[in-house]
Amino acid sequence: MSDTENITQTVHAGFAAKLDAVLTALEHDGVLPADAPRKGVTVEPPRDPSHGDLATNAAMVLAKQAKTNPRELAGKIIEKLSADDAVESAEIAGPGFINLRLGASVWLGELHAIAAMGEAYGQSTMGAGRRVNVEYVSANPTGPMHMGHCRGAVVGDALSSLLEFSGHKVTREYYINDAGGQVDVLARSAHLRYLEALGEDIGDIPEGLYPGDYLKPVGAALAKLHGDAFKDASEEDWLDTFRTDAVAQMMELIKSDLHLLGISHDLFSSEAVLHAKGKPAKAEAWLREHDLVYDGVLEAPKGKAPPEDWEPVELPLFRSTKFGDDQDRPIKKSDGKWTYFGADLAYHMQKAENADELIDIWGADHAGTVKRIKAAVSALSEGQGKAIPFDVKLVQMVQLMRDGEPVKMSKRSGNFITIADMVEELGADVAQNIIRFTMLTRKPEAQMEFDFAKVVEASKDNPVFYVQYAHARIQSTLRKAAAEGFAPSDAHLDQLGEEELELVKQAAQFPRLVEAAASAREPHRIAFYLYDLAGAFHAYWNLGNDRPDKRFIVAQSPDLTGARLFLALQLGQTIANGLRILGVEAVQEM
RNA sequence: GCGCCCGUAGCUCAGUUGGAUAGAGCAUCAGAUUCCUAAUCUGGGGGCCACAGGUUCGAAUCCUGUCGGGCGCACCA
Repeated sequence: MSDTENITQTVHAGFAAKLDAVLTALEHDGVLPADAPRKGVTVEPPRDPSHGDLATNAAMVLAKQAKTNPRELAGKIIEKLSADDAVESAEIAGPGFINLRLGASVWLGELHAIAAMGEAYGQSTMGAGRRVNVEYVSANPTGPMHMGHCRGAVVGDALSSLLEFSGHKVTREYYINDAGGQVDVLARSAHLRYLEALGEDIGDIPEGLYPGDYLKPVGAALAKLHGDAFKDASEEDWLDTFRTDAVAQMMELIKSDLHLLGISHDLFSSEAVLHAKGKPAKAEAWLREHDLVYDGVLEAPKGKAPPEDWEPVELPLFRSTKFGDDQDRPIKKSDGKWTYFGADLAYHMQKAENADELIDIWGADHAGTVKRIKAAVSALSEGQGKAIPFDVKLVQMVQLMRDGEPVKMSKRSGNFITIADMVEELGADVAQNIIRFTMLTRKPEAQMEFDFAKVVEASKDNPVFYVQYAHARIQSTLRKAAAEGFAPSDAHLDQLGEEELELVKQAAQFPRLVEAAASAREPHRIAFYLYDLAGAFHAYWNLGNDRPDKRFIVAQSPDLTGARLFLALQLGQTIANGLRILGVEAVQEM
């Protein structure tokens, strides 16, 4: 096992270590001053492959410290680097880049590594088992999931997988906002549907209640459960029960919607339970102890005209300005109840109990509250004397388009496109793949358009099929080869030529790319990488159109065929591993 | 008025945490199918990286400002 690890390390991270050793040697030689800072020195594949396999900027970064010019220093570095067997050539380019070309054996070794590691290829220990809590979706439990929730759900889920793949211990958490006014509205809306189920004519749904038909089954279920016990009862008699029951059913609905996208959380945390356990009060006590909460008066809202009913009131305020917020924030309302922020603050303290690191995935419409919650976690870190890294990833809005026109969605009118609708429209078997890949082929912090026309009939132009097709082609080739009596074999890998090695080199980027994507918390990089890798594969495949000697199966050359099939197998494995992170199926045929 | 995000080809978007001549798909033009899946491939045209300064060996990337688009600016959730 450690052998294969060393092999994968060798190609990228491994060369960084080698360069480091060379620089240290140059320090001993007096070329570089002792302990010269090496910040900014990188070893990475150059953008333009014709420059070589790896490039380093070391000479340019360190020339000043060495009191020489970059190209001269580069010469000295190369002198030492060339001693390495794996280095086929090393040359100075441009202003002082050092371009390295590695021997074929290095890349063939990588192919062995993929084979040896299989599904684990690309995994890393970067996370060192750190416990990361990723909270995502957390949609209000008042209705089904709609397309507006989709992006955060997919990004959060893929990010979780990515972090797991990179050696973190991830908890996928959903915060159920079941304590605010909106769930009372839900309970009242459900009561109306309950009356309807009992045969009453309820007419139009009154303004301020949720009008959606999805509450009809809830009303029916409540009627079945309670009979007419609450038919003429006053609201205080049924509100608690109906709220609990309705929320429970909404959560079932939401879970099944999420399941359609292949998403399931490890932990559902209830705001109501948080309150029942007295967590906000404990948080307040702790914060007051640390002089982070005080009783004070809020300033009137600036900018636009202040609300007419605004008046100064003394409230318990959290000192979020101390941690970069624009204003201190109330944790309780004037009626003594907790604000949403007060509860959320306690909730983050709760999450931090069982995690080393917190990540929240929020919609852009919550951007305004990022500073205060970051302040809260900073305060917690400071108070506890241990840093709790905390990141809020804002996922920008998705503009749904149909026939070139924006689709308007309004929850209040009940006019919105649900995930379930979308899945039905796309087809249950492919919807998860299409939606996930589409959402992941752009960076989350930029607004995106989701065009139904393009995505629905996308069987041609959708990138997800392009990548899946590459995988399917590989599988079909392996099947066909098996039928003709050929099997993948690493016995004659030396027969692989330049074009094949190029494919290996691209696949070999995968571990490095996974780490980069994980540390940047950017799962979309995986999607783009897979697209490129698939493109390289398709291009290679088509060489076989004009040149039968470039096909995977060359009947008269069994050794070469075995080697090519081995290559195909490992490419397929790499694509499958990437798709697994994204939660997209690696299909066997199309 | 303030805060956050964004501005890259006609359109949709990448750009490896600051690297070399700025990339892909769609669209457009010209080609490839007696061949393991053409859901594929090859090539052409198309750019003031919104604009102006700054930082340095080097900027689409970092800083400041301007313009443009989005989201938000209760004791709501």
